[in-house]
Amino acid sequence: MAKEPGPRKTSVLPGALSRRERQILDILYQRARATAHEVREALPGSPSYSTARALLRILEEKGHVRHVEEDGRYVYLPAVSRGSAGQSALQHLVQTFFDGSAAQVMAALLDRGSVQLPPAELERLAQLVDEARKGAHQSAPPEREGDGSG
Amino acid sequence: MAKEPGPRKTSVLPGALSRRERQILDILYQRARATAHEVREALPGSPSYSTARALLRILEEKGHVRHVEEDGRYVYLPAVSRGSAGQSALQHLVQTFFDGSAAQVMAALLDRGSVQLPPAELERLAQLVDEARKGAHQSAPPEREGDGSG
DNA sequence: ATGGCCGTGCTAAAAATCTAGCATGGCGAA
DNA sequence: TTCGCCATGCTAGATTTTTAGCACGGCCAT
Repeated sequence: MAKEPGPRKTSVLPGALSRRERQILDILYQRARATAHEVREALPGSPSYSTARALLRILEEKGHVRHVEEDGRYVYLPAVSRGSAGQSALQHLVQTFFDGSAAQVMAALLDRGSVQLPPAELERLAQLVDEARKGAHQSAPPEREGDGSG
Repeated sequence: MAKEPGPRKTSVLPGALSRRERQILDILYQRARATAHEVREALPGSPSYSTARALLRILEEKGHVRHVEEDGRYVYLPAVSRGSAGQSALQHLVQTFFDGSAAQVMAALLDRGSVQLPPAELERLAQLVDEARKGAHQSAPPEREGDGSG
């Protein structure tokens, strides 16, 4: 047998994605799932369909993306869950721009669009902080039950 | 005719940075300023000094970085202020991973390391949210006076 | 004044990324 | 069945990114 091409890249570095790869992953996280056509449309610069597909394939080889066959065509999804990836991205962002301070992030969040933040969000935020405060005193905070967001 | 090299790239797309460029910018934002030597050391993969310097130069050509001459050597700084860049990055992150919801980000923040968050941070967070709530009721929130971040 | 050292500026080549086209196979319509 | 359409798989080329080397000039020690 011929020697396997193997994974496209064995980068151990996190965040070692190329520009297009990052863009595609962003699209996938924003929409949760997307076909090659949708990715192509969402991609800046209007690359060809073949291009989008090739990128998707590479991303899949690298293990950042997976696909499910849905009604005959491929639907692509991020390999890492949105929550997990978001957590990582958030952590990186906090460290890079906000000195690792959650409070600074919060301030930026609030400052960004205070008028755009619906009161319900504000209420929820206050509740979240309050719970965290209580939890900080106890060693193990009780699990929340009323998580119905609507 | 000598074809002008011109600006390295006239990309209108935001976030159209290459991998190394992104890494360097992150380093610069984390440390606020850095020499080529420091950047080189902080860069993953241990590239050569020449490499780091070249990247820095390209970044400067593109307008993402500037330098000041300090005691004979160059010290590089981000062209865009940390606050502004952080705001942009945060916005992008919120849109990409958290449905544009500040509350979701907040939850992730608190969940990430509730035990790591010092009580002072929590207090400040609560205060921040409270102020935002008050401001949300009025049409125009009064400017904050007690912003002593000490 | 001169030599060594440190730093910058420039240029070219290697490597990786990005791009697009062509071939193949399944499915429904005629 | 046969044709057209659509989707995937693969491969090769252009472009960009990444890398490193070499030359030049200022500064300090000798």
